[in-house]
Amino acid sequence: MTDNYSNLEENNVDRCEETVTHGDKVERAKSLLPDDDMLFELSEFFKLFGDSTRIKILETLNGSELCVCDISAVVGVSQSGVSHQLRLLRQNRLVKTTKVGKESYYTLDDEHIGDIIKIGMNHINERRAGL
Amino acid sequence: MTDNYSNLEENNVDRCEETVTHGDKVERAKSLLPDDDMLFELSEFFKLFGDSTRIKILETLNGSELCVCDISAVVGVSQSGVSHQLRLLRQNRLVKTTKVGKESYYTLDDEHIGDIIKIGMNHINERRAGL
DNA sequence: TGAATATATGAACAGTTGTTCACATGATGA
DNA sequence: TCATCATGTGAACAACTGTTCATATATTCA
Repeated sequence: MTDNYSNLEENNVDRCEETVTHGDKVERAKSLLPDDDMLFELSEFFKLFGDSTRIKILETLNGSELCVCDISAVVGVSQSGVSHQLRLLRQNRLVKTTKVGKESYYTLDDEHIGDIIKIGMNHINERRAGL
Repeated sequence: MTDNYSNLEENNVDRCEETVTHGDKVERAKSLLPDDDMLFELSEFFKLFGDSTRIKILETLNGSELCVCDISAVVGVSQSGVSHQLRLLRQNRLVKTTKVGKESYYTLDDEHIGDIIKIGMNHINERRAGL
């Protein structure tokens, strides 16, 4: 990522391209920003909540321990589809699994997940109320 | 969405398809699940956090008020690209804008956003520590 | 052992999404 | 008014993603 804006020098003209309108604010904002790795991982993390099948699975497991077949029944998605999504959630440590016989029981693997979904619901309820 | 599982009757066989392994657990989990509209809106909401450009924008605006050009400089994405993403965020009430002359100044429009991102960072830091 | 069952997974495909390019709009100031 | 500038947006395209289908793996039980 090349930085076209670092060479500000003293000519802080009021132009947007090549130089910057508010160089000091930009520099300050940049310095406050988490590093690129963190930002990337954050977006990957939230991506997991950004699909209605997965969020159904997460909400379903928030309070219940269920096998794949039951999850499939609850969220109304094929066993295969659920299994693919569970793999994603597993790989990202959002859920964990315990094998009992033929069945795999899934639970949440993170105490933050319920919190995050709750805040999201608050946002949506407030937005609904504000209309 | 047709429900293949509601017709449980008394034949609660231990089979996954057509009937359900643990019908009572499934019914309970279903009843605890928020309605489909809420789940859909939740996933749409979190989708906004699931892109590294947008999360950079949100984190940038978390504490600063900046014009489009400056945001573009901070996050390292073209003005047009930023503008498209800002529209999405605006339409979903995550940011709001104030016009001053030619410039549009953006700020966060929701006190939950910082909280959500903070929890996400906690998750990632803990996951990093746990490796 | 062999049939039945639960889960996992690779490949393929359709639908979605982020970026870029070109241009429109609207404001400023000479 | 005209040139310049900041921002907004439609169209197009490449890359990504979620689902389905077919099949593999692994466990149970007769």
